[in-house]
Amino acid sequence: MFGFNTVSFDAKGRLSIPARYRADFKSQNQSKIVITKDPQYPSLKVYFGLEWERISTKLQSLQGLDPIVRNIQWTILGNAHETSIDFGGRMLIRIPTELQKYAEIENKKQIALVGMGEKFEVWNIDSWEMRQTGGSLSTEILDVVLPESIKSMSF
Amino acid sequence: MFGFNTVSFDAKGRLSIPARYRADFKSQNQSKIVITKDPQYPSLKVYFGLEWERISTKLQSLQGLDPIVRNIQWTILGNAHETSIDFGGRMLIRIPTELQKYAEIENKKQIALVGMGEKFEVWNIDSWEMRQTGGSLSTEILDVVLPESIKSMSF
DNA sequence: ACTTTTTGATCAATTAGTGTGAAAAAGTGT
DNA sequence: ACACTTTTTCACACTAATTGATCAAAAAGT
Repeated sequence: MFGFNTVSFDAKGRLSIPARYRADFKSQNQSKIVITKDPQYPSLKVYFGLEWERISTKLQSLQGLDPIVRNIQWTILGNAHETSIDFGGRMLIRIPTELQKYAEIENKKQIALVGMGEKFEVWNIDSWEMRQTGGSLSTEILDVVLPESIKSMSF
Repeated sequence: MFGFNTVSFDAKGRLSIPARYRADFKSQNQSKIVITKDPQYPSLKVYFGLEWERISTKLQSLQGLDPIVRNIQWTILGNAHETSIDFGGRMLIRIPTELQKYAEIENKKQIALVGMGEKFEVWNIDSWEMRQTGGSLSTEILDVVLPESIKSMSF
């Protein structure tokens, strides 16, 4: 499931999965999804299917002495919010307030939902567009200090 | 499937595969195609057959904490639009508005469709001609900073 | 037990996307 | 050059998706 979509985000903090993905979700026959913080950017990850299992298991297995590893563990695992989408209707997903704040989508009417294969990313539209136009790629400092154990993972 | 074609691009954002390629498409017996952004130039890639599988799988497996890798994942995966061409008919392909903007073909009546073997490229005719005549189109900077993992890939 | 909040379902208006006939243009053979 | 075929393109009509609004059921709080 790929691609960029702007979707409306209601006053209750819900978004609906665009119709073009619905069949895929149903065929996977798994309504369970996990929403959590992106460790690098003010955005959210929405994992579904087996992807969360894979990521969380791997993350937990890393040794927790490295402060950066711990930080990433904390960010991803500590903010994970497990929920489910109802098949049937519009497939609404509610984003917890805490995570809305992190992604800077609180009170927004429209947000970006970006399909990245085995997961989605949720963005404030302006932030997303800024990234897309190559606007300020500055704070990529992380790269220099990341330990190999995390570097070799694909998120 | 090779070669340069100008094709008309209708008000609803559709182009039709030139007749001379249609037989080839049918013989491959795969109606699924994927349109996405070219990471370097304001143009689009249209993948068909197995090509998209190859690219997307590889890209997803790369280490997602590297900001440059991440950026390319956004561009290619995050903007991919999966669709299909109807055999039988005129083989129309609709280009989503977002991608039209990127390739600067919004409201154009004619666009360039360039066959590159296992994929097509879609260009604004003027941009394409400028490339052919060697006119420089800004940001080829990427090349300098690309990590090896991406450099070794063919898009 | 009652009120308030949360959550899911349904409807209708608008917008987006798709299919198709037929005119126009381009290509082909005699 | 002419008639004929194929391809391209335009325009219209139809189908589907999105989304705000409204309402009811369920859950939580008082």
